Amino acid sequence: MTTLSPNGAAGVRKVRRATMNDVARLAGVSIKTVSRVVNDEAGVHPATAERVLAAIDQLGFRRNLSARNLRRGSSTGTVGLVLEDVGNPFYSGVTRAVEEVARLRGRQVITGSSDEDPARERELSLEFCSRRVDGLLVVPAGLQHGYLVPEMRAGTPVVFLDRPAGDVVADTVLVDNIGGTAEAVAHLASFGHRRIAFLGDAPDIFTANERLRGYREGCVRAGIGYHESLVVMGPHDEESVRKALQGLRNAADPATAVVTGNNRITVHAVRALAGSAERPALVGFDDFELADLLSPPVTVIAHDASALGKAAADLLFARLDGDGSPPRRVVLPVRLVARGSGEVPA
Amino acid sequence: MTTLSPNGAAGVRKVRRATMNDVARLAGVSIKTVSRVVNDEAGVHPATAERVLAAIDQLGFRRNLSARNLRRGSSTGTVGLVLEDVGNPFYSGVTRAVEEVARLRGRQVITGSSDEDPARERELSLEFCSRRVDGLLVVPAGLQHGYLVPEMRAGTPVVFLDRPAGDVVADTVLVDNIGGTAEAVAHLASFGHRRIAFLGDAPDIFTANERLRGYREGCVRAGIGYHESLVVMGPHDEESVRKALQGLRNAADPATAVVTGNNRITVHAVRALAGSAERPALVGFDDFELADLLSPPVTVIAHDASALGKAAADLLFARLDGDGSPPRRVVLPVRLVARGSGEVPA
DNA sequence: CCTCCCGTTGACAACGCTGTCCACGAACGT
DNA sequence: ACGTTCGTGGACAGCGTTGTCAACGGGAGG
Repeated sequence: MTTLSPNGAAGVRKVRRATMNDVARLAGVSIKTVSRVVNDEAGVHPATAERVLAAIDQLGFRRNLSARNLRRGSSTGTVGLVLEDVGNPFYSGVTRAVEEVARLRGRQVITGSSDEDPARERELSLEFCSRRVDGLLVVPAGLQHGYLVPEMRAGTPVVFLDRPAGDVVADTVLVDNIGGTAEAVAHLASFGHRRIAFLGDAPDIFTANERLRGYREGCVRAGIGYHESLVVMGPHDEESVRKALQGLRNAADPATAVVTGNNRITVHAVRALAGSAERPALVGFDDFELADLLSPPVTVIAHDASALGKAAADLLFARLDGDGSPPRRVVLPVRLVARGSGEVPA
Repeated sequence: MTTLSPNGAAGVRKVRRATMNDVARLAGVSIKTVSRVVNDEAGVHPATAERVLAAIDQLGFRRNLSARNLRRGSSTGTVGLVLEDVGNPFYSGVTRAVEEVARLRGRQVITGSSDEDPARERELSLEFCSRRVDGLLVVPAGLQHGYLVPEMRAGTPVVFLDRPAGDVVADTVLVDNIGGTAEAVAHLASFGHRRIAFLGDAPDIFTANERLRGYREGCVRAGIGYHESLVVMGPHDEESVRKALQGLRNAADPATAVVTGNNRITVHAVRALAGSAERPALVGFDDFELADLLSPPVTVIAHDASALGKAAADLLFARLDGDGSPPRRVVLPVRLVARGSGEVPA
């Protein structure tokens, strides 16, 4: 059991970190030989290597990657991931998948949450570039990404995920927002619903807007028409979702079904509707844990956070491996998982 | 709309990143002056600064933080966070909280998931140290942390969270595992339950073991005694949890109530019990989203992932600010949130 | 008119590491 | 005996940045 002063200062004095020089001196060899040992280079006598390793151990030496990367000029072994909020299960799934791919490629992941703030997204991205990440994965919060052009030109590949970049043509991985929402509407319409509402996030968010388009297309295709009055965009906390639902249900010609635009809104809606009789049918975009165990179980448009993260990371690493083909746009499929809440009597 | 070859190579040739030298040459000043401008140092003529900024913009210069950190020898502006799995909502909550504190202190967070593998935990931690993170937050996967002693001695503060370190005395932030589980048992006993089972994670995981101890204490204190046959440790996937529950319910003297040891197990248990008649009462350790909307709503021992992350990060930054007091062990309180599943008829 | 000082700028070294190139001694072939 | 090769080790430069210190020019003060 080892005890030492908690901020690392052993006893009184702050110990300077050992460098290769210190190791070399202790082992009685040159610094280059230490470097050879540390990097498993050939051409070091076993006995010498032994002495060096002992010195390394004794001094607690650990090579400084900043210096190494600077000198070698190559990879820093990191990729940056800018997303909206790691706390959101959807994005934490993405993070995990990216981490996994990065691990296989021997890279570390640096993450940052933009909180849907374009300035913060920019700040994080550029900070990561200053750290010379090998590549950047960005869930755009804003619509302008020209600031990334110098970085991309300088050789930092960038892949946008979940949403496209505003004013840059670059690799992008999306999910089929339009198709998914349209399918949700079709599903509800097939059970006879004709007053189907849409409850989406702020319309300046790409996915929210796309899903609204999908909703609209779905309505038109189902022959039930598109009614402005059945759309509410923007609510994102429990209270506002509750109010929006109230409005939709108390209207003269009330909605009999609701499509919600993302996992947060769906959960808030489920909570708002809990316990009330005569609940409208519900289909939510994004799957979420326990959706199958609620009563009624919630029908959703499911798509895989892991798949999104993996696809984006794979694309990024392909670029790092030298893939110079034109920018790609990957659209991942979604699938409707019918669980019951989308069929409630019309 | 800007288009360029996706891996950054504009056109044909790979462009070298601009350095301060390039900027200096273009602006017709010395490199030191560029450094002054970039660092907002006083004593640069406005007109000169203007020229420099224009050059920076034209070249898309972004200073190399590796070089900066190397030269300054001080902070790299990063903290490392090693946890079990960012994909687990509990840990993603922790991550978010740490990120938040770090943001306020102008630091970036590097994360890595150990997957409960001690070797991976060690690998990640040391990798982070090589990157010269300013501090390290670790959710221990293993029991041996001597490998961190040189790092701590070299001045890298380390804070363990959720679980204590094995063989190092260091700052630690825990939740009240024992008290919480004991309270769960007391709660169940107060409704008349006398055959209360415990379903926990692998016993070599600290929290699992602590919670088992709490369960035992709770049983003894409630006067219902501790029965080995009512304890199952280890199941962590849906199938094994289902089997364990079956065993407990089909026994000669079946369990009428179950305490589950963490959020994953609780969710698996809820799923396993869904739809079956004569469900045992249930109290789960860890709160989870939608627990209140299940039927019956699930009673839990709640503790805040954010609070845990924040407390640990606060402690770490205090150390970074020079706090040299003896290692602290913080135990965060838990609270029983009664929702109904803990009262089902005995 | 000369000195002094201040505002502005630059030359230079060094952070810790690795790539290049060379030196040394031993073992080999002729 | 000699040159040659191989195995081993070291000297040195330089990655991009910043801290130190000094130089330069012009205005104020004597």
